[in-house]
Amino acid sequence: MHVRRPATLASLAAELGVSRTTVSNAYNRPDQLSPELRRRVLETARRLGYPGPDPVARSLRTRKAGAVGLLLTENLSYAFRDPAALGFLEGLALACEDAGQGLHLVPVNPEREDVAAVHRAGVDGFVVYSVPDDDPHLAAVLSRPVPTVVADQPIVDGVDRVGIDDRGAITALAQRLIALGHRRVGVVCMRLARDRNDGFAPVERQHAAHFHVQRARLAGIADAFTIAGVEWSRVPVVERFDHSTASGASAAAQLLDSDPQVTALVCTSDILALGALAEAKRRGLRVPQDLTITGFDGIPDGERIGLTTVRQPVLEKGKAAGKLLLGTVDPTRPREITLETELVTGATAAPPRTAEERWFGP
Amino acid sequence: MHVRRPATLASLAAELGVSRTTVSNAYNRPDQLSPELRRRVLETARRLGYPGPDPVARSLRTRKAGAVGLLLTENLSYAFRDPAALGFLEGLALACEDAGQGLHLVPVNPEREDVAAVHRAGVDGFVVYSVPDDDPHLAAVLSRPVPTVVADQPIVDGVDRVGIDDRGAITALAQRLIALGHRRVGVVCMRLARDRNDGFAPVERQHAAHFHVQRARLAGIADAFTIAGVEWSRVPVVERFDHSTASGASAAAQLLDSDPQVTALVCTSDILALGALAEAKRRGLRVPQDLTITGFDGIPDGERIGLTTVRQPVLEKGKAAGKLLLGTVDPTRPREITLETELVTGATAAPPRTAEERWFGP
DNA sequence: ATGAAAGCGCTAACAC
DNA sequence: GTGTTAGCGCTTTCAT
Repeated sequence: MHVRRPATLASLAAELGVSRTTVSNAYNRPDQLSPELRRRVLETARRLGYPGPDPVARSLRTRKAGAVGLLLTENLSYAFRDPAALGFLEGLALACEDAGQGLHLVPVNPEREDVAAVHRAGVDGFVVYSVPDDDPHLAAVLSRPVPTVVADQPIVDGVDRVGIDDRGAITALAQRLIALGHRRVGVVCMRLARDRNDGFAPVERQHAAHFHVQRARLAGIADAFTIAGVEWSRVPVVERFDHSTASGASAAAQLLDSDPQVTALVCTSDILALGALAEAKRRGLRVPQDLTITGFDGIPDGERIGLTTVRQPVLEKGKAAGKLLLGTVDPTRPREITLETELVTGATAAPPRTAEERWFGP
Repeated sequence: MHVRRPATLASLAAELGVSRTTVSNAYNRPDQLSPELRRRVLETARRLGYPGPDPVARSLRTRKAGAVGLLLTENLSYAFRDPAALGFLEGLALACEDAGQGLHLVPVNPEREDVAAVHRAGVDGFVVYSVPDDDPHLAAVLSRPVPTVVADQPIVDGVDRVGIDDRGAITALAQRLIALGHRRVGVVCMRLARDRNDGFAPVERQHAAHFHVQRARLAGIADAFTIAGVEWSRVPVVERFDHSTASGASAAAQLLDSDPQVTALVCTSDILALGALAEAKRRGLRVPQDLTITGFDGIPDGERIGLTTVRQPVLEKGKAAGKLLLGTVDPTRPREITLETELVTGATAAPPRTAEERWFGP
C-alpha cells in the first residue's frame, strides 16, 4: 500500500493566495496563466503533496468519466479462456486506447445477481458482449442514461449492434457438407438458455433459445439441410452449458452413441469442435475419413490443426464496437454493423464413407 | 446508441414532495422508509425516467469509486496474447469480482506517453503489472493518493508487491542443466530496457536492466553457471524487444549462428522457448538429442509439448494482487507476497551430445 | 420515519 | 491573466 496526505485544489489555492480557477488552469489549461505562476502552483502542489485534481470530482463536473463499461457474460474465466472472446476484448481495448478511454470491466458475479455493479460503474457508455436476451444486467445497462453497443447478442430494438451474419455464414458451411454428400449429421451447440440443459435440444427449445447467436446458427444449419431434403426435426442437436473442449467431447460422445451412423458433426464453435475431434480420436475414428467435424469462429488452435470452420473477425468486432460507442455521434441511429465472415476449407471435412467402406475399409 | 432523459434525485424529490434524503434512502437504505413510500418513489422514478443515483456523484460523496485500476505494460495486444499475462488478468478479475469491484484498464498508449489517463481514472487503488523501473505511468500511479500493488516488477520501496523468486527459480533450472552436463549454453531473454536492442546483451546491459524480472532471471542463470565454473561474461545472452515466438526463433538463430557449439538454449520465457524450438526444428536439430531448450512460466502451449520450464502460479498471482489491494487493511505494511514456483521436468532437456556424437550420430 | 443543512472537489462561464 | 459565481448530483449527520 502507498497512501498520501489529503489536500485539495481549494487548499492549494488558499495556500498560494490565488483562486481555485487558477490552480485548475495550471493543470488543465497551461496556456491560461503565466508560466511563472504555473510553475509556482505546481511547485507548491508538490510541496503540499497535492496529487492533482481528483478524477471523480472532475468527472462529476465535466459529466465525463473517461471510461467505457464492458459487460461480459456470466463466468469471467470462460471469457478469458475463449479465444474468440479474447480477440473481441483485445479489439475493444485497442479502440479504447486509441480514444484514451479506460475500459471498465463490470464485475458480474455469476452467483448472486448483482445488478448493482452496473449502477455503480462510472462510465460514459457500455459495451455488452454476448449475453442472453433476458439478462438482468443488460436490462440494468439499458436503464442507464448512457449510450450502449451490443456485440453479437442480443438484438435489442433501438440499440446499436455489431455482429456477423451467423445464420448465413453457417448455412454456407452446411451447404458445403451437403455438397460433399452428408445427409445424416449431428449438431453440437452451446447453451441455449440460462438454465442448464446438457443433452438433446428439441426443436422447440431451439426456437425458444435465449441466445440469438446459437438460435441463428442452428437455424442456418436447418436452412441448408431442409433445402437438401433432410427433415430438421430428425437431426439430433446436443446442447452443452459450459463452453469447453470437455463439453465438445462429451456432446460428440452422446451424439455418436445415440446414432453411430452420423457422418458429420457440425459444432457451433471451434472450442466444441476441438473437443469433438478429441472424442473422435479417442474412439479411433479418423477425421475426415471416418467422420467429418466442423467448427465456427476461426480460432488459432483450430487453424493450426486445419479445422474446417467459419472464420469471423473477432478483433475487428471489438474495434468496431468501441468505435461505434466512442466515434462521432452520427445522427443516423440506431446503427448496426455486420462484419464479413469467411468459410475456411480445412482438413476435417470430406465426403462420408459409403456403407460399404464402413464395413470393408476405404 | 440508447440515451435517456435527464432527471436527478432532487427533481424526483421535488416531484414527489419529499426530501432528497428520502429518495436516496429508497435506493440505498430500503429499511429507512416505509415500503409504501419506497414503492411510490421507485414508481415515480420509473415514470420520470430517473435511472437511479448517478454513480459519479455518489463516488464523489462516498469517496469510493468501486473499481481497481490496472496498469499494464506497453502494448495491450502483447498482454492479451501472453498466456502468463492473461492468467494474471484472469486472477485479478476474479478477485475483483469477488469483492464486487470493477476492473478499470488504464489506457496506456505506447506512442504518446499519456500519463494523463492515470490521473483521470476514477479508482480506489491500482495494480501495476510488470512495468520497467522507470515507467512514467508507474510514477503517475504512485503520485495518486490511493493504495497500489505491484505485480512482478518493479520493486518499489514502501509499495506492496506480489511476485515470485525469479532468481532462485531459474537457478534451480540452470543447475538441472549443469547436472545434465551442459557447460556451453546460450541465453535468450526479453527486453531489458525501454529502448529497443535486438541483439547481444553484454553484462553491463544485463546489470543495468530496467526490468527487475529479467535482471533477476539472468542473474539466477549466472549464479548457477558461475558456481559450475563457467565464466558468465562468456555466455552469450541475446535480447529481444518484442515478446513473441518470432523473437524467440530469431534469437535462437542468432545464437546458433554465432556459436554452433552451444548445447542448450536457456530462454527466460516459454514464449521465447517455443520460438526457439521452432527454429531448432527448422534447422533439423532434434530436441533434446541435439539441443536442449528450456523456458519459464509454465504456459499451456509449453506444457502440451513437454517443455522443460519453471511453472509459476499466474492465476494465483493475480488473485493475490487483488486481495492484497482489496483485502483487510492489515497495518503490517508494506507487504510482499512471494509465490511458490515449480520446476517442470519436460522432454526438451537432455545431456548434451558429445563431440563424437555430433559427428557420427548417437 | 422524514427533512434540513452542509458539503464531497472540481470546472466553466463570465466578469475584471 | 486572474478571480467570482454557480453549481455537477449525491450522501449524511443531526434534528424533528
